[in-house]
Amino acid sequence: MSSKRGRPREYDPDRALDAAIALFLARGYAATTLDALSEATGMQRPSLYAAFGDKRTIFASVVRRFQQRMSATLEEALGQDHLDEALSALLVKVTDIYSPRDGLACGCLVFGVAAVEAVECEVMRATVEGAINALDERIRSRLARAVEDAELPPQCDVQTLARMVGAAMHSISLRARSGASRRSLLAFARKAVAMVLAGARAL
Amino acid sequence: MSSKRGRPREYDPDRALDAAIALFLARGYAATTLDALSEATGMQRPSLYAAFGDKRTIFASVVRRFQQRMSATLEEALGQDHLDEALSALLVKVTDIYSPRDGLACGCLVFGVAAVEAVECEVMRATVEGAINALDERIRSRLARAVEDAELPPQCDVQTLARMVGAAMHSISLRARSGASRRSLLAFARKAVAMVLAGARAL
DNA sequence: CATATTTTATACTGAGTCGCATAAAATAGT
DNA sequence: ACTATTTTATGCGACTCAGTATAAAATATG
Repeated sequence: MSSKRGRPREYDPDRALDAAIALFLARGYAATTLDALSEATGMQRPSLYAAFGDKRTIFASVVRRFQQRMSATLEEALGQDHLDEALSALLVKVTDIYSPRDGLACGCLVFGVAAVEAVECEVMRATVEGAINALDERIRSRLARAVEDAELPPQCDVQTLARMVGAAMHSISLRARSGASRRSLLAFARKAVAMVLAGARAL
Repeated sequence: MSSKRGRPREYDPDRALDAAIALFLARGYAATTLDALSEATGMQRPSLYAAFGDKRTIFASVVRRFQQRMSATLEEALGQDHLDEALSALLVKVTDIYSPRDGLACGCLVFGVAAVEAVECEVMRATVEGAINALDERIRSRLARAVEDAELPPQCDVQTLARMVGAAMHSISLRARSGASRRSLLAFARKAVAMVLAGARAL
């Protein structure tokens, strides 16, 4: 029904993109060859091209899928009732995603890999900028709700607080790429939340 | 005296490395070709090879030079008498280095460029890990001095505080790569210092 | 001036890499 | 069974890149 006629495709587009995420995470954009993508996804190069376009477009699709996953995680975590639970859930879940999973593949695809291309590629620059700002803004709005809920004092600087939480996530991504263990990253994540909250309530 | 005999070299090794820093910052490691390095440094490829070795070794030398500059900046800033001056000087100077300079070239070469290679290259992984930990530790020792100077309460968690300052630097590097202006980065840098200090004194 | 030494300049090679062209395979409709 | 359609499989051509061989240029020494 979905497929009209012709030879049925042997690959699952979403699975292929997931494999591509892992590969780009491990090697970066420029060092990832179409041959490697072909092997990792199980798709032949012409199938890759037909499904996703050229290398740039493939990477754009891969980044989009990665961002969708991160957005879902973000919304789920920040939906918690209490602020400390929400921020803790956010950093813990994100740390879990950034940490080494069965082998390699660590850090954030946007903050760690796409950011390298951002200087010379305007599209990537806008993508990274958008991701950073959207994350900041989403956290800020959650902090603003906490102010309304009287969990934070009204005069606290939710903008900067949100950016510090974002900074903690940027840092966790970087530390994950440098080989930090999930244990140590989780420990830092929890302490970072506690410290930001302490700073917010101190004013 | 320094050069025995033979044709005198027409390039300055340090100037060449500086040009290479700018190029690697703009394009990343993998996308930087020896031709581009040759043009940027004014050295022919065989001269590059004779002076610094192959591409990997060139990059290692470039990273070393970048790190020396960052270390000098770090020591200079943290030498300030008062903690708030020291941390402010640190983040402001680092932000200045990370910000776009006449054209492109932004962010930290280690946190932004070398980190991409870290997952698959053990040498780079160790380099990035070492840079992150050395930075954290240097800030931590400065915070410990501040505790001795009674600028901070004795029970505060200097380890985590130091990592948050490091996180702010990681974030500034990333935001610089995504196109953030020097003005906005400096504003964030100052607020981040104020927030960390507020959190430290809150306990 | 002749020779040894060091650097610069040119050009080559061998190994990838990307994108696509072409052919084969597999399925739906008639 | 035959045709149309979609995907897979193989391979090619143009190009780029890294590293190096070879020749030319420039300087010190004797």
